[in-house]
Amino acid sequence: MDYTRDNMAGLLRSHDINPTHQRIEIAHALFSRQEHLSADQVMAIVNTRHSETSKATVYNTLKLFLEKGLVREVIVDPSKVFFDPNTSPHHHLYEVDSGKLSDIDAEHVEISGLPPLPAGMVTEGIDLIVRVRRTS
Amino acid sequence: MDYTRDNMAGLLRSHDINPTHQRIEIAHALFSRQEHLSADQVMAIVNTRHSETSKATVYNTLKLFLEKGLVREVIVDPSKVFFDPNTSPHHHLYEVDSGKLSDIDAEHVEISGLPPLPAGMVTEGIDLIVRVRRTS
DNA sequence: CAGCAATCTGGACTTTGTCTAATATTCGGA
DNA sequence: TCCGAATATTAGACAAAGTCCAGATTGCTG
Repeated sequence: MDYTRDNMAGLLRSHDINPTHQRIEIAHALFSRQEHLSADQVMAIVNTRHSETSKATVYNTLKLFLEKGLVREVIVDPSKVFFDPNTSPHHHLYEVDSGKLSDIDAEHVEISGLPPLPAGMVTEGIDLIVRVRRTS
Repeated sequence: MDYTRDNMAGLLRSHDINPTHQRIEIAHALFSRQEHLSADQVMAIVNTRHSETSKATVYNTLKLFLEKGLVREVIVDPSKVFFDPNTSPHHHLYEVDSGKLSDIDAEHVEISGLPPLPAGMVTEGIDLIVRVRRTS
């Protein structure tokens, strides 16, 4: 699988998203890098040559991708949200100093002993974040 | 143990924090409630009668408490940070709709199979957040 | 009481994100 | 292809959380 803009259009359609020019660019930014990006970073990437996509559209689009399950939101930094093109179950490793965020495959990780949920509640997701720091 | 202002002064001293009037009030707000509070909420509580403590002081103080290990930071909501007076190991249950945050005792929870850390890294903490939603 | 360090303060500022009303684009049907 | 309706995009004003700074206060200590 490679992340051409054409393939992005297909990906968007398959998620019931109208593939406009801006949405394709934003999807391309996220998926071709396979990295966690903040809204700011997405905007910077998409507008490298000459400003093409507005701030409002970047935020709208990321929110749309989120609703449609195309990306996942990662909340680790109090000052900004990251968007993760990897939606398969996995956890995160966060380097506190540098702000670097990487994936931990969920395959071998097991979480046991969680108490039952309060009645009338469903789990929307379990976020496991390992915060690390460089030994100094 | 009860959370009189006098006891707060002792708590602060034992954590190497100079117990000023404002710091005692802020500690009292957090510890007498034993709840997760945002900076905003702390400010509202402390300034109920007549404004007594400035925004800058609330933020400075919470940051200081954090450094001295008196409280813990909980990052679950992209728009604000919560401060948790419970520093014993535990996890969190977050109700997405209402924003309600509660503790999950860590005693019976076990997390296994985490990969080894990258060289030169130490764990600063492991945050486990169960995001739940009301069935509708 | 004077001097000094630590603390507190208002308010300006920054950053992330939201909102709105006008404009532009896209899509499906004839 | 052309048209109208629905959908997207935009600039820029706005909001909220948090930071920063320089001056004022506090409270020691000699």
